[in-house]
Amino acid sequence: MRLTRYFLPLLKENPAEAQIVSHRFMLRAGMIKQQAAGIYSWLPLGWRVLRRIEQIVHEEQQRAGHIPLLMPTLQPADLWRESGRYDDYGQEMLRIRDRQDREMLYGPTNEEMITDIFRAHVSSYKDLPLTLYHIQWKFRDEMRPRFGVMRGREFLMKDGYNFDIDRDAALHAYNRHMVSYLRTYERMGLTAIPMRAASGPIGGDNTHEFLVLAQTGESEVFYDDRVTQLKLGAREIDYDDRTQVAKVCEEFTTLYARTDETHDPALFEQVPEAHRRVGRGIEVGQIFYFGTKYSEPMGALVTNAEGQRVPVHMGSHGIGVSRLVGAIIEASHDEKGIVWPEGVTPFHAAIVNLRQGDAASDAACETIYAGLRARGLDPLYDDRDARAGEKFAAMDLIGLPWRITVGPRGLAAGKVELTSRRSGETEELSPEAAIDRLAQIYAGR
RNA sequence: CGGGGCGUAGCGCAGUCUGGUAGCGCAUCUGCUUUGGGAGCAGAGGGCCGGGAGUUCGAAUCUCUCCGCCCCGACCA
Repeated sequence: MRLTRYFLPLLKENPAEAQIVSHRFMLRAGMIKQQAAGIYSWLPLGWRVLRRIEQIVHEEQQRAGHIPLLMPTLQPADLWRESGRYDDYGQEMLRIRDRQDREMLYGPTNEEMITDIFRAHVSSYKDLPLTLYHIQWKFRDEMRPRFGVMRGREFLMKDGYNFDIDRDAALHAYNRHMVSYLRTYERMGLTAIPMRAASGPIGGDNTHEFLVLAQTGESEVFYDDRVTQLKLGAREIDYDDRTQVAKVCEEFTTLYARTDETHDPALFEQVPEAHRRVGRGIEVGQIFYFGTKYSEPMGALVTNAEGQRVPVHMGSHGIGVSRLVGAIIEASHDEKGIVWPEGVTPFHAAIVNLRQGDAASDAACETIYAGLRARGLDPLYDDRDARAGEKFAAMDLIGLPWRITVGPRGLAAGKVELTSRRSGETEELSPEAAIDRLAQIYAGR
């Protein structure tokens, strides 16, 4: 993309309403525009990041064997009366009437609807296990939205629902989700720690939240700092292998890690003092096993091998897709702006032409631009007729992980510069070598 | 929902107390000069001062009333 043909409305000054880093940078980098309290337009740059996160979530869900579909944002109230949650949910649920005066709601979650789909079409244990998920906009009418997309009212969320014949099978689904989530967050460059959590309005007795450590987090967290060293890495996971999946979960959930809701000071005391940490975290996902809480009242029954009709065992699992955009920024930025991890960056690299209009500089930039695209990369070429400082500041703000700087000075020696946004380190290379290096960096991503 | 604050140009703000017909910086546009970390000079455009109703000869400014937004708290992915 050429910057002169793009839409990237940068702000030099901090908008007054933004209090935390991610909100400030998202506004300044032209990623979002607020349209009402807790409701945002996603401008092109923000939209790109959102899409990349969404894509990673899709890939990892499908790798785990989960099946995508799409349910609507608006739901009939009657469905929620069946589970009893129409009254339980309270003012946080946005209620709407259509022109026929039918009661509707803008979905805050989809347990009822997915159960309705399930009961209409599945009646035998032979169709299990089944996990369906979607990525859809949700609405929760928070009393006080804040922190930009971190706590908006409208938000994009992946929510998935597993259906299993019994508790053991459903607990495997729970574990499978935990592992797939760990891999999802790692691909985004995040360390998200699974912590034993309280269940809230979803219900259920088994639940973990995934927390990204950040000072601006909404939850106080207590943990053994050795959990932050755990990595899934490149290991092969067979998501159907109950033993292997359970082992991975054990590995990640044995060390002490809890939010204030479930914190147990006596247990925490047993963590060696040198490893004991208290901090704050941003919740970026949660998984639940809740058994037959919805299937029983809503009549989601299957016939088991013994010929009996039994309520299906369920769990649900969510990843806050739009919230992750903010969380990643909270976890990865400096005073100049955002520092995108390679996995979610809106563009793979910036090309900064220091002397727009200079024949040699223009030609070198065009070569690099075409070369990167030929390698399947998506560069942002700053082809504005602007000064060096302005271009550097803009690219630092929007946080692309790599920058190729092209100017007459370097070109006299046949070199351009490749700079890491994260470390600031610069390497002088020929244009061809710079293209190769970036292709290597992104190989397999 | 309790407490506090704010709404004036695209963004950040002054002007409001003490009424006299709107200003600064950045951004934008034009020209010239500059050109490796947010340039300089000269000029230009852009506002029903959140909406409505009052008071007044006269309202951004005073009064009433809506609306919107932000912060702290309680709540929440």
